Amino acid sequence: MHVAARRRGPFASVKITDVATEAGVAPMTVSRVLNTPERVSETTAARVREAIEKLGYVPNMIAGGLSSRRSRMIAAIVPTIASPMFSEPVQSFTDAMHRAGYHVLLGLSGYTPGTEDGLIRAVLTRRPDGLLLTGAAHSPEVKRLLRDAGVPVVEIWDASDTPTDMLVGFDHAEIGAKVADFFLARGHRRFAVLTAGDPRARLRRRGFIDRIEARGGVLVAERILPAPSGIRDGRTALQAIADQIPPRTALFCGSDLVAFGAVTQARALGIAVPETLAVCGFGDFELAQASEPPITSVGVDGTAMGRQAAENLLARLAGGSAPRRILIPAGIRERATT
Amino acid sequence: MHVAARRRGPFASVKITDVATEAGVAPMTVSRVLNTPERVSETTAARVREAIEKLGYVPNMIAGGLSSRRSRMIAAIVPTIASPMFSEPVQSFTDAMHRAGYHVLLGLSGYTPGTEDGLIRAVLTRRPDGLLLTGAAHSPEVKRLLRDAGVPVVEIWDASDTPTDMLVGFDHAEIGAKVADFFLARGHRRFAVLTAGDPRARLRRRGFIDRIEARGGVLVAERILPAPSGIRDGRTALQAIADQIPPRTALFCGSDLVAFGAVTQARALGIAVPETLAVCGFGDFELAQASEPPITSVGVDGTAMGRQAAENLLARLAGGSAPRRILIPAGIRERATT
DNA sequence: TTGTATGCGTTATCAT
DNA sequence: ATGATAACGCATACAA
Repeated sequence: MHVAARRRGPFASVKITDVATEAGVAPMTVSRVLNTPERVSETTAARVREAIEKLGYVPNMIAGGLSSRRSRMIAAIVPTIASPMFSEPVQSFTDAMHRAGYHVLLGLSGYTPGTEDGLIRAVLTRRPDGLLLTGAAHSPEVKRLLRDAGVPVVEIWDASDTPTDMLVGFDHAEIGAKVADFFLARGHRRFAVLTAGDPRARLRRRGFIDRIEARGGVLVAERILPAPSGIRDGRTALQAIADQIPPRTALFCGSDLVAFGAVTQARALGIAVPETLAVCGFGDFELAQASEPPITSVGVDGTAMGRQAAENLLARLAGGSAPRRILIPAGIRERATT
Repeated sequence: MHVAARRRGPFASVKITDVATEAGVAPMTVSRVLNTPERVSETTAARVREAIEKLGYVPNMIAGGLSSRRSRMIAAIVPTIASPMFSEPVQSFTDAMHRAGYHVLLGLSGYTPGTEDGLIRAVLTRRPDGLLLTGAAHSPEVKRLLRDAGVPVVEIWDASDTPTDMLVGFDHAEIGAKVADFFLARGHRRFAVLTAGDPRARLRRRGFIDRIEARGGVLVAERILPAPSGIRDGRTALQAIADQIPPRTALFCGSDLVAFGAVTQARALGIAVPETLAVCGFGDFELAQASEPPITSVGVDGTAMGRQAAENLLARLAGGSAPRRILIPAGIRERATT
């Protein structure tokens, strides 16, 4: 037979019709037992479930998705999950989506411009019911593509005035300025920045530097680090700017890992923290909270961000609406390094 | 029309037939241009690409998957990505899969027994072409389900003699014993363990304790921590066992985060490291390498593990074969805490 | 509450 | 190198 000759895929293809036959009902009834059990009488449902069990039926959502035009998949695209900055929101987002019966397609775009574009294109091919993206800066073509697709999109970690669709984030430049104000209020006049070169880190840096210069402060040292940057990058960079630090400098780091590295290296060099070097990190990771000395940091609740993004998306998927722009609180947690 | 009345899904459904019409070819030719361009003459291919561009066609892999019975998706199921233990392999695995044209479905199973089962079942519903699982301990039903599915499976982070299909990992009990030997060789007689309660951490603990007792060592303190455990858990636990530490104890920690917490707290309490308290962590995360003092740890290359898992899977997906069991090297990196 | 008819958008297969 | 045809396995829409 033609059909039988077809390549035997995996999944010893028990299909919905087999279950239906076994249970003595129509395929549609089996489908209902699976998707809308409340519309099936308990007795037939039981019979169907028995047949499913007996045959070891595993529904095929690919077929279901083609028919219903809903994939029940969400694509989540972040630069990396090697940093808590993104692993936290992805973790909470995925958890929330699982609870709602969705699966998450993980896309890692790296920090090379252009990769994200390709990834978004590729992922749209799978017809996700929704998208989680990092940042609101996408190429015009992709923005158009997303609109055409008509798929709900949440952008996180950013605060554009013109999100593609929905946004859950905060203003990085504002945070930078806030940190500057924090230092200025404590009498600092000399400043330094260690930050990665990614767009959002650059925004924080910009906000920080602008505010400092507006208030007559002096930027005595600066280093742009690779993204994602880590503890070692912080140590190396601090080593490189050590000479500029005395008599007293306030340092803003692009992430808590960098801040931890800077503090560690400063102490190794005999630079007093916070007396000679005051340090503020970013992210408020466990490392900042639980290391010694605990590090002052900008608290951004990545877990909450992921959860909120999921909520928004789910609201829209349920046919409802969700806020276009949610700014999540981000404040300075003062600790022993300032 | 019936068809037109159907719920308008997203994706202003330009389909392959539209492209075909526009280009004046059969749909199958468009499909070939997309999937096997080498089988199409360059001139028609160019015409087709032009049509695709003009119409903004985005292929539908759901339909393609149904027809070809290959989803070009791999499911990766790990307990969490909040720990570098799993985020590293997932990162490298996903990167490798992306490069090969596959997408990764991320499943987070947590540490509650039973969750993984449900997740595997759910994910099989999407007909992944392959699976990455954490550990080789699955319920008999799931193992059967996986075999029936006929899908290639790689299990990581474990060294069962009877992997479901393929395995890339190492023997945790052996590592525990290795750490014990390491300490014993340095004259230690008093030992302590701080480890999470997950199955693999328990294996390491078991191997450690058994070896110690076999060699006449004494376990003076032990704490089981929540999984995944962090820096704070390490600090708290060390605080709790501080009295048992003098005059000299060797501590094995279930993860570098815990080890870092323990070292931090020990120093805060004035316990000399490594003189009074020798510490060995697990995972060899950047934190162990770059903190002060650098922490002795068991090095496991999570990135390599993920990459190797991807390689195996890809080999099988390409119709080839791959080793059933790959043990990756895991050795002690001696640093300043021992 | 249950069943019937039909289409979802693509690719395998065979034919030319 | 290209085309015609027939599935792929399910859910929508409607009827009973």
